[in-house]
Amino acid sequence: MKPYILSPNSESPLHSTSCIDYKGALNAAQLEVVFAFDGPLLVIAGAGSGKTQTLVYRVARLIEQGVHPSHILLLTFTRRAAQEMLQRVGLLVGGRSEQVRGGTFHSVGNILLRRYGQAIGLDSSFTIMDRSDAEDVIHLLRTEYGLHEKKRRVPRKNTIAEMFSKTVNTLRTLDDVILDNYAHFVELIDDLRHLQKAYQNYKAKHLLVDFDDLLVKLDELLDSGRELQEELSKAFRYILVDEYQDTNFLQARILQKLASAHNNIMAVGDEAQSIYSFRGATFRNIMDFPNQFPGTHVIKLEENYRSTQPILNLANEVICGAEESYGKRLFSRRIEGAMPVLVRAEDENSQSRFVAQRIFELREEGTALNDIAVLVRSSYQAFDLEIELGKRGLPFIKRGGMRLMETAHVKDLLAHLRVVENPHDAVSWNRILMLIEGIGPKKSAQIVSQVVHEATPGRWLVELAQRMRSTGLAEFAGCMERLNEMTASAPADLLSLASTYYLPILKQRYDDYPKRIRDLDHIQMISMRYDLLQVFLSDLALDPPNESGAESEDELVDNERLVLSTIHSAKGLEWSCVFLLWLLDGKFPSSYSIFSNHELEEERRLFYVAMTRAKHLLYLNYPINIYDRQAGAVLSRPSRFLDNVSTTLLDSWVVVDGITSEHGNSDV
DNA sequence: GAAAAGCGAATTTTT
DNA sequence: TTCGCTTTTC
Repeated sequence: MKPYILSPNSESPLHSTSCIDYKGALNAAQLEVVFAFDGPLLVIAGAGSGKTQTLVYRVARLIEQGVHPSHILLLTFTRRAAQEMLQRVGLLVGGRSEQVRGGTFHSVGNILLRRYGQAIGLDSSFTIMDRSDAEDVIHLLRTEYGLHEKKRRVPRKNTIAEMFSKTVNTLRTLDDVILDNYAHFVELIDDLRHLQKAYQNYKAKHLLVDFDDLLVKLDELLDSGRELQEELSKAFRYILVDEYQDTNFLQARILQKLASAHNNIMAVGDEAQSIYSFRGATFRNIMDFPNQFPGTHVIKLEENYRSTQPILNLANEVICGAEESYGKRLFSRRIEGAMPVLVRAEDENSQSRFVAQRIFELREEGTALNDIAVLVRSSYQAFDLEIELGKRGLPFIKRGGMRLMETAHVKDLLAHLRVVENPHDAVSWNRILMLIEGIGPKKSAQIVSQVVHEATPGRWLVELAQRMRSTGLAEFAGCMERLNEMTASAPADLLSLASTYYLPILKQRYDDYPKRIRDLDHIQMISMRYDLLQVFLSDLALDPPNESGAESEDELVDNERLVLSTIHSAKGLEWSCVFLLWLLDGKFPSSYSIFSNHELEEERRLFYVAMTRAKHLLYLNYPINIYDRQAGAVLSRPSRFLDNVSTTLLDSWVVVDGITSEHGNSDV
């Protein structure tokens, strides 16, 4: 086996023979990262500073140096990011890149737990629950526990799920979380503690694992024995973590354990772009990294290759109001460029018309639609624009917001496969049974409690249906029996069988069924890529397709489309021209956040992320005279983040609506 | 007693 | 457009 270690004594890498042109592709700071020696390394990478490029070359360099690709672990925020990076590594070092381990913390958790889970008593056939499954379980348990009868004011199921998730991701007790973040529910603390226990028991009993469990149990696994921790740590001799500012305490702890045998850990991130604290992420991780990993070498990447200087000036100005940072200031060699523009519109629709019109003009001028994006704080803020774009025939794709995997019809269909894979999966049984005419919560609970223990659920259900004289149940039982007979078949075949059964129910339940059927067809398409049901289901949970069937990539692959996205989903991406909507104080920052300093800080960072997506043109739009129920007032002021920004950094336009709905702009 | 239908309210961001 | 609660129906 070849040596792994890049020793300080080895020949200077820049002079060694190499097929890769590092010097032509990277600047000095980036080269320093790529050729850094072993040990902890923290890269503070400003927006657009070529962070991905640097990571790609670092991985390529490690491989070229003789590190076996399978000993490299690349942790990213989404699985897609990992795939894209490894593809680029492939261009440099060829097929070897395929052996690099890559993915999210959750997907790594999934894989390791399937393989080594027995060590902590976890059966490898567990089913991964997404957030809405978790909420279903909580709803079930809450009703069973009778919380509603005991108390007047009861938190909603998604609030409860949020509390539970926060305890896990911030490594705090439920009591602390409630006291700090949900003080108004303090009187329910005993009930909630009880509910949390019940939730954990329920999951254990039915072989269910939620997103948080993938991390918790991975952490547990790493603690289960010294040999195992060492084995796993040695399996990943080089660990690279992207988007480190959006990891949480639990993930940091996992990393320490994974790196324990070698300390070869490299984290890349930007504290100014930390925008996932609602998920338990904290930029404290990136600030404290040098303390957690003594001897850390810190390298900053400050040169921006994306945006023009006028855009960076505005972004720098906004972010320097932040409280704590590594104090970097982005600069670009593209000094020239259009000023960012603050655009005021009379109302929401006027804002939409301006944006649609401007996009139209940009296209006429030769900008590709692919190179334009409209970003919003929350996905519903784009609804009006979607209609406007539709009217004008401008094709777009929407990212973020309503997720395909969480739509009722997709969950319904997949539930049928989930019980085939894991007959203990009580949430899915419940979901399926409730679809049947004449079966409600009570009957369903009764059936579920028995069916999970049956060796041949299909057979058992057939008999039950006869006893109950339920034709609906009989039909389902027949379907189930056939599914049970063909468990070894391809996921696509199982899915078509389940669809045949489910489609009549879908048509009966939803008036808009044609649209929903297209979604199901899309899932069917995806299923054809898989041989194993378990892998198919896990992948759908961990890496959900975010496009509905109507807009699936395969059909429109060569069509140019504009991107409509939430800022969160735009992370890491870039466009020539970016429109930001609803830059109205009370919407951005949202009026929910203005009472808490750290939430306000997060909104500021979010704004920063949004602005730094733009390469050449940046439009900041806001409508006026908007009534906001939350604030109980009419909003008309631009975002407070622009309050102290010098007028020399920003042009101002006012949209004037004519009767013909043409826009006119004039300087203010 | 349980299921289905009906009505009013609220609505961030996502692995 | 879904969620939670109430009323009506079986």
